[in-house]
Amino acid sequence: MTGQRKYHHGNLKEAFLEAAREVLEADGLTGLSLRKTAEKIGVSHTAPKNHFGSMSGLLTALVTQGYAELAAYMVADETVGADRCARRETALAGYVDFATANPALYELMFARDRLVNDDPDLMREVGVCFSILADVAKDLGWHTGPAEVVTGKSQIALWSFVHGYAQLITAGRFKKDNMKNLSVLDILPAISGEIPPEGTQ
Amino acid sequence: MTGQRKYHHGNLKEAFLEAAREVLEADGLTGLSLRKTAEKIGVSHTAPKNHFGSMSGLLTALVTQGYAELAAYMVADETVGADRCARRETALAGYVDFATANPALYELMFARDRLVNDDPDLMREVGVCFSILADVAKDLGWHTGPAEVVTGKSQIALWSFVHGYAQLITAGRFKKDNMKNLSVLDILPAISGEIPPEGTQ
DNA sequence: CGGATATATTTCCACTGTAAATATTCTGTT
DNA sequence: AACAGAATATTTACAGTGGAAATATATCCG
Repeated sequence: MTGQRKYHHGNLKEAFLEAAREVLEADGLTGLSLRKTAEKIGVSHTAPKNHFGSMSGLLTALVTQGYAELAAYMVADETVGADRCARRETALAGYVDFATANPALYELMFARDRLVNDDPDLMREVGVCFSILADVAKDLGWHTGPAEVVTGKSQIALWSFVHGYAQLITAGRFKKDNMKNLSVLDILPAISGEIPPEGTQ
Repeated sequence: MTGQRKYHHGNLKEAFLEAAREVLEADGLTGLSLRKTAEKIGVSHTAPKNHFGSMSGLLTALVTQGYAELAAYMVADETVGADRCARRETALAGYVDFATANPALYELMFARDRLVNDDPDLMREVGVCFSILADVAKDLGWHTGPAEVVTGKSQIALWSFVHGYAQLITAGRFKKDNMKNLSVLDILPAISGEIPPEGTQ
């Protein structure tokens, strides 16, 4: 029986991350604490220090996990072999879906002063997400000038747009009556100047 | 001499807001505390309770002030009588200027779970900012469908874009070498599909 | 002048993250 | 099998936090 409480937890790091994630989405970033999380899995409140160093380390680990999941949302399994249109829609809609499904975590992912910003794992996962968006920007054909410069421009523009949309949605800054049935894919043509490929409903 | 310490501060509310703002930008949101701010102006740490109620109230007051300043950045004095082109550029560039000049405050302005989101003053100032952006969206001519619906779409799209850009800049999510001399006005044509009116340099 | 109100202080409490010393278990070598 | 060292977890202590309640002081208005 593994139910017996052992001095060594076994996989405290993963268990702590999972518990912290639950507290985060349940009680918000304000309600997240080492002590509450530790008690949730029956462990002393200083136990996580071995695995995360400090609170910043725990938050950084949570956020790193978040970026990895965000990438997974943008590259859904069904769309690996699909055409560029479907891949693009999956990426953008997936981005917003992740943010709305994990509002507190998503907010934390951009709370710079609470994270270890030069953490290698974090930087890697951020890079993965940016690469995916770069591919989408390329598919959108946003280029009106010299190639290499404008590539950077359109990548930045696309990330700005989809991040801003996701954050303003989760922050509740859009009035509800403005938002009925308006997804990020409905907004896109208004800003990209193109008509969506087929009846996006 | 007003230098004499009096039991009643006189205008503690304004003084506290000013001091809190300084602590916020100096030490970040993490470093902001009632006690530190109170000590900065020689007042007990429970004094602000009369004026702000709680920490959330103080942060809400700071953020409300922030939205008012953001609006001022977007509507600079020199551009009241200017043409639509200049007004548009002032609004967008001003938005980003404000965010980069007050990164910690700007981040706090979208930290939903630390604010009193139904505060009337806050809601009013948010509305003012949204109205200004709505005017800019109208001037940009972003409309590809039925009028009233698309007006909402382009407003949302524009705010999403400029907010996302501002936040990603302040959060340090863009690599430095991607950003040399690229302002929001340089990015805009890549996403709006139009060419800037004159040499924006 | 004097009571009512607004404003600020003092004191206390529960809670937080972190550091240091200690205890327990695991791992690898002999 | 036994022991040393590393890894992991606990206990204890501490400075800091926001908030509540009782108290003190000043201002305002009759």
